[in-house]
Amino acid sequence: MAEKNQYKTRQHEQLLSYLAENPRTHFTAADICEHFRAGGQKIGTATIYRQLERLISEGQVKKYQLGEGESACFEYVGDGIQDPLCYHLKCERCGMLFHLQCGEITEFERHITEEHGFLIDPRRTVFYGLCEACRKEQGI
Amino acid sequence: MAEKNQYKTRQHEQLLSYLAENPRTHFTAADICEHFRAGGQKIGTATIYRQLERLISEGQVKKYQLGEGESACFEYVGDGIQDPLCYHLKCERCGMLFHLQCGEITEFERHITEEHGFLIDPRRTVFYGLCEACRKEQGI
DNA sequence: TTGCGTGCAAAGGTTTTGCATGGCA
DNA sequence: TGCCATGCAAAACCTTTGCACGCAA
Repeated sequence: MAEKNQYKTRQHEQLLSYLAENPRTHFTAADICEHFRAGGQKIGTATIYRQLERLISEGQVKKYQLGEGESACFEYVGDGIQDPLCYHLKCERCGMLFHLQCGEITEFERHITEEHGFLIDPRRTVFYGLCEACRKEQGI
Repeated sequence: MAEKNQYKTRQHEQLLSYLAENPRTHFTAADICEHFRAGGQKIGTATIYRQLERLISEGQVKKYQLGEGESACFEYVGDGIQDPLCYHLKCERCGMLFHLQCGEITEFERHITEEHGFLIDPRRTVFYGLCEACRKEQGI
């Protein structure tokens, strides 16, 4: 969104490339740090956070606060033109995260907006519950 | 849920009473600490957290992680028999929290369960977005 | 040269944990 | 007496910030 006087740096390029090569994938800041540290191209933690902040404000990356006590997750979404925003389902038992691409939810959003006056933001909304596999294991 | 060998202590009684007297109210751990500190009946921070953990596992209290960077909120829900479980709507702009009592959502839950295999847990699911007042102020 | 970006280390805030003591049953 | 609960302080954790230096333009 905002394009100021911003420099191209090794760190910026590498971070963006790494995220862009892994769309629909969630990374924590620690994940990213570790990736570059292991690859011998270390990027400082503060820089990771500052670059992520920049990419978020540009709209290229989304930030999700998924679980209590868990660190935030970052996901590359590019220009956001190709993919509609999707919701997340998080299994409370196994911790797995699912992407929900569903037409039905549009109807539900409209209902909430029109009847309850509330405009839902998919980027921060996470449905918690039990995934199919865990339900079967628990016989629910 | 789990009833082990647990003692009745001043701290346990006072914390439970305080929460039960304020149903449908969200407290942070710091709120609770401050309440008792100000009342001259101090309860240590660690004890607050440990008692909350106990009440949560008993099902008397729910924990919500509402905002990124914000501390967790705790809410008394009693035995959960009198009130149907409700969802929460949290406004990202003004921070206000709303309770959503809505029949439509039942339909949506069923869809998610049947078509996507995921069983939603209302107690931990929070919808983020913009409330009616904030939408009007922003002209959205 | 200008000023944004980087990295380190330190600070910030919330929650957890170790350990000795205290209190219920 | 036996065991759980408490409280303090320290640790753990994630994220932000201050500051001097580095580097893009």
